[in-house]
Amino acid sequence: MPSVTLSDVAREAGVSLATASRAINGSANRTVRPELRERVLAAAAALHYSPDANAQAMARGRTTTIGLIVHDIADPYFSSIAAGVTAAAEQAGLMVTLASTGHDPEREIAFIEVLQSQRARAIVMAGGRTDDEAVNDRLRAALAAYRAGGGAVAMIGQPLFDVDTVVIENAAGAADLAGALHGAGYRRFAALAGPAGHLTARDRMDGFAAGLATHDAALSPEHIVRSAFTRDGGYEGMRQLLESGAAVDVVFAVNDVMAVGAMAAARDAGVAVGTGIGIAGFDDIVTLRDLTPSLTTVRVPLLEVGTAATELTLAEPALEPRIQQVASTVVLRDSTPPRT
Amino acid sequence: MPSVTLSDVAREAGVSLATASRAINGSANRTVRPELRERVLAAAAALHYSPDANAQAMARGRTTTIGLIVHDIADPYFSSIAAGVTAAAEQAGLMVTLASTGHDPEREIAFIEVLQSQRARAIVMAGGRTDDEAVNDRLRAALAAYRAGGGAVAMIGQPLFDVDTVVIENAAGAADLAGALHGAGYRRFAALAGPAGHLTARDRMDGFAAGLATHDAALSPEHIVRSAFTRDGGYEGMRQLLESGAAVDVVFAVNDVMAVGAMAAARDAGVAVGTGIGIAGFDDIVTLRDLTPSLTTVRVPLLEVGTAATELTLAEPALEPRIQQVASTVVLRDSTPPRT
DNA sequence: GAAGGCCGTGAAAGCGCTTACCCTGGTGCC
DNA sequence: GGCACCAGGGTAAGCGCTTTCACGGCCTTC
Repeated sequence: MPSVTLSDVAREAGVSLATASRAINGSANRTVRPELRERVLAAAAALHYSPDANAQAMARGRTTTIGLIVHDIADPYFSSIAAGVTAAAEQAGLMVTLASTGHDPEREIAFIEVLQSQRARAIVMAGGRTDDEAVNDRLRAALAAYRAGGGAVAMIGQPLFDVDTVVIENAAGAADLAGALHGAGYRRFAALAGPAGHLTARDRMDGFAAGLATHDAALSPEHIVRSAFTRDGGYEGMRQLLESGAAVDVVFAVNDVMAVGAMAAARDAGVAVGTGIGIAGFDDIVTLRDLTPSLTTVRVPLLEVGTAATELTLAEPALEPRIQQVASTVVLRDSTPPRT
Repeated sequence: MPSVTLSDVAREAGVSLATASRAINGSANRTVRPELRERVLAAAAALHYSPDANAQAMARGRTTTIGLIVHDIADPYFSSIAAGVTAAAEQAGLMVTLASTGHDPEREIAFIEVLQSQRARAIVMAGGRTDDEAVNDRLRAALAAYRAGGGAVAMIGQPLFDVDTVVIENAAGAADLAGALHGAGYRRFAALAGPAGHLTARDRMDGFAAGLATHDAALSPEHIVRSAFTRDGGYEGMRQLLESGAAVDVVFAVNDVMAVGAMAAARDAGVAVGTGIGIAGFDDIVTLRDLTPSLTTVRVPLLEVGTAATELTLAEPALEPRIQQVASTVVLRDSTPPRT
């Protein structure tokens, strides 16, 4: 790997190292005579010079990297956010380093430390937090250490830590959904609430219940079933619900993939989705828009969430942590037809 | 950002820089007395020392980064591959730098150059190539330059360049699918063939046609419609096909998302998918497994594809480019019920 | 016509590490 | 008891850049 260095270029062009550097990168308060610059650029091209980003980072004292930490990059929720982040990063001339933690908080912390070593300019963290205060504290500490080193952080989800956060309006969206379903004539509600400690799931549940309350409707506790935040969790939860024989018009699943599982469970149980029982989700995952019946859900503009978070980290640091709300909108579709 | 450096740690521990380094990273042929090592580690912990990865990269002459270039990270095809790559990378103690090019070859090339600057250990490139030899040449040149600098490259898709490649058995899988459909009683075939220059689409089409040929069936040219490699492309192609009034039993879409669009178009035209017309896709995208009717497709183990590609780049470099086949398997589902 | 600026260039000092290379004191062996 | 050896520690030379600083020429400016 006889990598060609800037000194090679300088020698080739017959100038000093300093001049070569200035010619290639342009310098703040030093200019290079055009003729010389040409010579340097020609030499660089001739030698196929490729600047060493590590060396530059080291000399300049800052990198061009931002980190993105997600639970599972294969999950369409996170991959949409990732698309937003990569787009915004490219816009800003940065590279993004991706970490997929598989929902393991320990790995989240480990990745924060690696990104700190990398001296990444910023970290964007997506994915619901839990209410386990022990790990939250360690995460907080890791983030604090990172920020102490001059790094910016933006979270996506709940404003749980003292950092800039893009907040998805989980509660408001779920409340709107409850209202819309009530308006469509639904009266007997059930919910697939996701796992107990999951904050996003909790927010959506709380919002849904609150939305029902404003319409004098209610969600009785025996109609709330807890299961994993996944497709299979949705399937299992729905199975239990149907098995219990609960009298229910419509089921709210706290995310789309759970709703998909629920739809499958209903079908397997011989219950028609839509006409027989309504099902609604949350997120409006793009690849899921062609389900039959099409799924009522709450749209979250995930791409914009990703870009917004990235831009937050790149903005001037503020004294107070910034909270950026992202509105979610109800999308009524065939899985919850109007009920007469 | 008064970042604490190794010298700070050394001073704090009362040892030399070299010893501190050896204590923290362990050295090849030097051991540090346990007592001293403890002292260094304690000092490091006390000062919240975080090694500078850039400096390490520079001193060691190699980084711990691998690059991943995909067309669109929000596409489930690529995000599944990305999941495989991140998993394999973490296994190997590497970080992955993600680039999403939006199908733009120019940006692919630009990203290769950036990754070369970063001195990334390896690059994994996923996504169908085109047959535009002008850009292919430039891409080849960029890759050659990168490899000349000691970088490893693995491609996912067609063995188009002289690099290690994980080849997805597009043709064989499509041929198997054709056979399976024929076996299920289908006789009149049509295909949504994707765009003209798209190699993956072409391979799948060729395989499908070849598979049909072995069964003395054929795909007449007027039953081949070309449209974008996307959901909307599938919709549009199917619309055209139905509008043409072609007498067809089953439609093969060259990927799952096109098949989804085709299903939607059929529904919108009042044609029942499955009983009325069969539809089959390719890829077996996970989030699409709960469509109704469930989609017949060819499963590609995308996660393994990602890990395999990563491992190829990390293996000892070979003289000859390695080709690793990944088998695809037909999955018959309800969208193509047996035809009597 | 001399003093002061300014501009373009080069020499050299780092940036934070790793790793030859060198040195010292202790051990084992004849 | 002397020698070779070795383990463990320190010194210092880079890695490939950026940037400060010093320097010389040339243009202004009284």
